[in-house]
Amino acid sequence: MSKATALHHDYETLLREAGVRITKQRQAILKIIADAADHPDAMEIYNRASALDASVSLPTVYRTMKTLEENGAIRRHTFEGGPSRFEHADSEHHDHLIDVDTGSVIEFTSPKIEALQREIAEELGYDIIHHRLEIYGKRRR
Amino acid sequence: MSKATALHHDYETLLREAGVRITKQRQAILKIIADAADHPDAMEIYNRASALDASVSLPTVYRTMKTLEENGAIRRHTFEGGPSRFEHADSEHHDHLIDVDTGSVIEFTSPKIEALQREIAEELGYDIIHHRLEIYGKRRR
DNA sequence: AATGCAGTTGAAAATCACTTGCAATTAGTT
DNA sequence: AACTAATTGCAAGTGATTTTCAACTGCATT
Repeated sequence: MSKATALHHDYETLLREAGVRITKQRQAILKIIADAADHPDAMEIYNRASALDASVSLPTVYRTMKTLEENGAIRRHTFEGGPSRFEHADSEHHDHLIDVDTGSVIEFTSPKIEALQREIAEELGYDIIHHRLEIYGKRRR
Repeated sequence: MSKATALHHDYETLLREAGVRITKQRQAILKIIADAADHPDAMEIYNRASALDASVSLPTVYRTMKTLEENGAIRRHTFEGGPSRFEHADSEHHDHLIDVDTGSVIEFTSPKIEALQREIAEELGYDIIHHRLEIYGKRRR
């Protein structure tokens, strides 16, 4: 009994339960998202999904990303300069280290930093809605 | 002998020394930037500078921002959704708390968070080029 | 002060990342 | 199978920013 990944990413069921119709275009996009181990942008998702179903269009990718985001299934990130990039939302919160040379993204978490942020917001009289911490770095050699 | 602000923001001299010509359009833009206590975007800078010199155009605002950024005089921030916003680069590094209701920006620093970030990058084998930490919050009432 | 010319300008067009309008199509109920 | 509202692709529209290009202008040099 294999268990390739810890999570199933059953976006189809999730969307269906939210009253969203599962079209063949969305099936292709959903599969790409579910299988993605990286943080692809819309164009990249469009390219990958087109290979599964040539009828997928870029507007549909954007519309599907929006729907998934509204249903809490994915998270959107806008790193410096570039277009929005997406990732599953089911993992616990984490921040990102972006390799400025390759654009690849490494995830990390720091409970200490999280706690310090809450302290800071507290002192300034604010409730945190969300935050983003991005470290842009170069691999040491 | 008055000393209104701690820093002079003498962008004109800085640019001149970098071999950049000081046109009347740039003088107007530079004055707006030097006097700005907030984080205006290009359109806002254009509006303010137009009052000083009607011949300033939006492309020139963008070109001047780019030149200032390349010379390390200003910093560009792209907060969620909105356009780039600019601020002087001479102050010490700080992070931002953005009021999601008003769009206003509060600056803060946390040496502890900075230190933790260095530790994290270190562990991952990276040298930090720069980073950004933004907290999006609502004022507590 | 006049000259020369590379740097700079504004206007218009181009680009980039999305978003929207709309007529045709289709998923999913009845 | 019939129905109908959700969804689609295409084309056009946005908003932010950049580029093209011919005209103009700092400013170093006569």
